[in-house]
Amino acid sequence: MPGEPIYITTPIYYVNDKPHIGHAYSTTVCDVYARFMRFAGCDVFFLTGTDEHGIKVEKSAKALDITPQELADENAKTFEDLMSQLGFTNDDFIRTTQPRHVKQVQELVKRLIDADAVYLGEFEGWYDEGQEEYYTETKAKDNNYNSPVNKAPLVRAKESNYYFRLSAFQQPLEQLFKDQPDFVRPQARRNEVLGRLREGLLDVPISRTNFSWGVPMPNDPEHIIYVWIDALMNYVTALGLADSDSDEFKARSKYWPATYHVIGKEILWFHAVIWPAVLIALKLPLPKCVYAHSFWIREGQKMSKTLGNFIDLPTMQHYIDTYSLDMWRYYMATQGPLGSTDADFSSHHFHEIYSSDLVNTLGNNASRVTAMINKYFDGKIPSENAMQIADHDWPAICNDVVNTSESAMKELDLSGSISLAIGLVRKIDAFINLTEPFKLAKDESKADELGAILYQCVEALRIASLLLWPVMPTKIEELWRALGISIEPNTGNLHELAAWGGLQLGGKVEKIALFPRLEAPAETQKTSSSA
RNA sequence: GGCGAUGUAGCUCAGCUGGCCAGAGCGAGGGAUUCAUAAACCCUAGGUCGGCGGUUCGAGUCCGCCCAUCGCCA
Repeated sequence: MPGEPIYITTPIYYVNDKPHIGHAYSTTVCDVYARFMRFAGCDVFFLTGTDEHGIKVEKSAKALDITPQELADENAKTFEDLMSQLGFTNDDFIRTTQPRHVKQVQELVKRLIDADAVYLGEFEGWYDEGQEEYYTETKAKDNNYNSPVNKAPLVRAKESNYYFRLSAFQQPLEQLFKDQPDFVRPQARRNEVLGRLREGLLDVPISRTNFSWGVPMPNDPEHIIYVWIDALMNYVTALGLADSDSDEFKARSKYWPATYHVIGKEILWFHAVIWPAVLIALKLPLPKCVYAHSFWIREGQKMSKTLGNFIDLPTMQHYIDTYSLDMWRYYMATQGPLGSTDADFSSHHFHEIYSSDLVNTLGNNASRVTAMINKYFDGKIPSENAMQIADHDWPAICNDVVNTSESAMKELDLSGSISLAIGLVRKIDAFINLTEPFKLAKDESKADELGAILYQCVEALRIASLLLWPVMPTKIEELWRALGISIEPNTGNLHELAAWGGLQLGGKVEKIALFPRLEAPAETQKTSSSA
């Protein structure tokens, strides 16, 4: 029986860019959350996809002498490959060139026109063709009338555009931020939006006439809908919200409004202000939270085209091949920039986290527990003998960890949730050090106590593993096999499984080494971004 | 130039409304031990809590100024 509907989205990725760690990160955050919530019995819909329109794609295609659609097809493929390479469990992959999307964008824009939220206006200003945006006179002047991004000269352009009446939504937006203090997270990002909101809102153009690769305005096909409006709408078109006859609407409309829109901080304004205003105009419910994460930097430096130091697909693959996909995910989830400051990706730090958390803690604990059961009980799970050892109320301890870890995950505090689970493993280690089962094993009269201790260790380890599955599914499933249990997380039975006593007397346990110890990386590791 | 922030042990950071608040984790050094993947465990950081000046009986913890870093905006 499916539970509470949950809808989490990544940004849709622009096909003019090459996939890199930023795309992988946003998607990993969503994937860990989605897996956890499904396991916890929620009815999760997890969406990602590609943004394929706009003048940049049109130009790139022209330079390659192919059609924009061909370019989009080719590059969308690389993003879809990324999704499968990293084992993501997205429920759909939306592409803005798909008919289902185009059709609904036109319908939604039509509704905006009908609601008088969109009008035809005229604009003249300094236009940056690379960025597809106009600059104010002062900003243009500050940059000597060149693009601050690619230094190309700005163009004096005049066009009649359709405008979205953003200025009319000042009050409703202020109300939104008051009523839903968690609408934008983290807090620092919310403050930025509030600051800009105080400066007042101007209407924004939503159409262009200087290119053709996009969705035409329904009432005026000479005008192409601005790529950002087109892109934002993916979150509802994937659910069929603007096509109530569609199968998608029937199956998916229950997921709206979104639980989380996970985005990067560079697109905060569109998601925190323009998007809710559009939704208000459309009389659609508003998302619960726009979560804007920060960026990865690399070895202390920003990643940039000029430095050519992006963590690209080959570099990511190098780490995955060396340390396992699960470690990659663990690093993303526990060390990533979910907060308001950027996070550093360094090969040294990556190795340290691998060694301290996975090899020395999780791997070693699984190893020592399974080894002792093999050595002292012939690999058969011993009886707990209804004994409580050293004042350790394991059922209560585990229950508390499960609850707090799940709460943290609901708040999208991935590292908090995961470190609680790892903390439980550390508690098992401490318990072993305290009770010294390896000494009791030398005294046959202590067999009952020894059995109780080892049962509690392996059972607590099993419960910790449930919480770690969303971030490290492959390794945890390997652990489950070694513990002789079979678990199907897609059945959403986390809470049943997390109850104390799941491991049965006499079950067969194999000794396991989950994470091999690895050599530290060379001093100045330069991975293969030049490849 | 305007508005947020941030600046605490090598690294990452906890420290709410001022008085055992000078801390945690990781790393590093040393020790003891073996159930375990040279792992877990124990001990070790004397750090001007960015700088200067104030308020106070008493300030990372409040106020002012300065310096540095960063974000958003213009």
